[in-house]
Amino acid sequence: MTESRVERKERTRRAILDAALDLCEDSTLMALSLRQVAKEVGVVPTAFYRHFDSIEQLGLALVEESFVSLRAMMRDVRRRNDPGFREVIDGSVDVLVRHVRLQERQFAFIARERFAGPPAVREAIAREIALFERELATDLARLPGTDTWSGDDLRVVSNLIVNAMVATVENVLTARPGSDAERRFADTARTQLRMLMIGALNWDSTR
Amino acid sequence: MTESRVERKERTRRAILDAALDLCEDSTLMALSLRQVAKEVGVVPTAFYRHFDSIEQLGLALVEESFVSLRAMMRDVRRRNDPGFREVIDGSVDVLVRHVRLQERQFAFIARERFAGPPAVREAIAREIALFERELATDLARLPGTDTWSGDDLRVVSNLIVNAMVATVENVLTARPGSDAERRFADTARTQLRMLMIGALNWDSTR
DNA sequence: TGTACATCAGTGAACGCGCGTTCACTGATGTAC
DNA sequence: TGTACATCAGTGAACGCGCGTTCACTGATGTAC
Repeated sequence: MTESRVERKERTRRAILDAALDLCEDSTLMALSLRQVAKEVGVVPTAFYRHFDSIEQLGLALVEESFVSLRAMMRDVRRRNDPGFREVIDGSVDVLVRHVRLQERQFAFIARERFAGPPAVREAIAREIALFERELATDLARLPGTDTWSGDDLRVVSNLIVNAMVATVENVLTARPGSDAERRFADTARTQLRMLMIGALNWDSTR
Repeated sequence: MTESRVERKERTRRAILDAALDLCEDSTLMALSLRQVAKEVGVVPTAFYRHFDSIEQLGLALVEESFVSLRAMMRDVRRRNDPGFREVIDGSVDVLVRHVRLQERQFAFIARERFAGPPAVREAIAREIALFERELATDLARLPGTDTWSGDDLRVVSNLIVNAMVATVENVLTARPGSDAERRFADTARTQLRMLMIGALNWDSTR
């Protein structure tokens, strides 16, 4: 059975996205050339334009794709949503580390482009992380003991948690899969999230 | 009075470092060309080699320079070292925000190159941040109420605080100087550090 | 089912441009006597 | 103080190379009849 024209096009598009992820692995989108990507895919440079207007547009596609997987992760965490904080934290760190390993190249891409990418890409990433924080705030509000927090407290705590998670992702990316270093980073993250929740639950919003 | 040869050379070197900071402001070291830098400085491209072997070496010089200013900041914080946590936190956030504003280009450079720079530059930055964390751990150990913490607790808390500070720097860099947004980021940082210390001081290392 | 035409992913030549690096050089500053 | 020589920051031409983008094209797939 032969592929349809639409299927072929989609396959080339995927190959371009994959090649871009590989090629800017230890560089950045802004130092990536359309010709390198085309060469890696095994296609003539001009064929690139059949799929993306520019490297920047390709970057935006990669950002969206990466965060789709992050949102899937969030759904996983919610499904395992046992009552206690300890279980939620352990589950979250577990799923986070596993997901980073599954989508290593995408997470590394996001870490790199978050501050060094083209402006449009940086803004897209900032928007996705802000969305992630709001979703976390919604979930936190449902947990026991958080009902005395102000909207601001909720925002501040979510921000702190997401920062700790981002730092954990960055750390895990520097460790070899299944290494002691990876386990230590996960342990650190669990401890930090617990400390952080203890602090937040003992926090008096009115000073 | 005329400049000596040594003074002239130093002046050109400074001009090269400044030009590099300006030129990769919304790009990155890896997309910066030696020719752009030379042009900005007003010097022929080959003159670059009288000062640096490569753009990467220039990057390492910028990293060192940026962290010299960070260490100066740490000394400032220690000098204002009033007893209570609240004073230390308020003072730290205050000094941090002020210093980011004074050395805006350097901090933005570090944020960008931390994950997107050439490997040697990334490693240099990671080393400096790790040093920063160890210095913080030493200072924390001197504060009241931290004497029951294990060495690991100290490390974990320092890491969490430094992460929050890094995130604050990144936020402040996106705000206009003296803007409401800047003040809100500073407020958030203060609240987060207080929550975090409440959590850490109520932490039982033995579970 | 067969034919004639349309679509469009991928081709390949060509362009002008900025790149890093080499090399032999210049001429002001510095130094030894 | 004056002279002769050494140093070395910066010059300028030249090189081969990869870049993004343009353009007219090809030929397999898809569609209308």
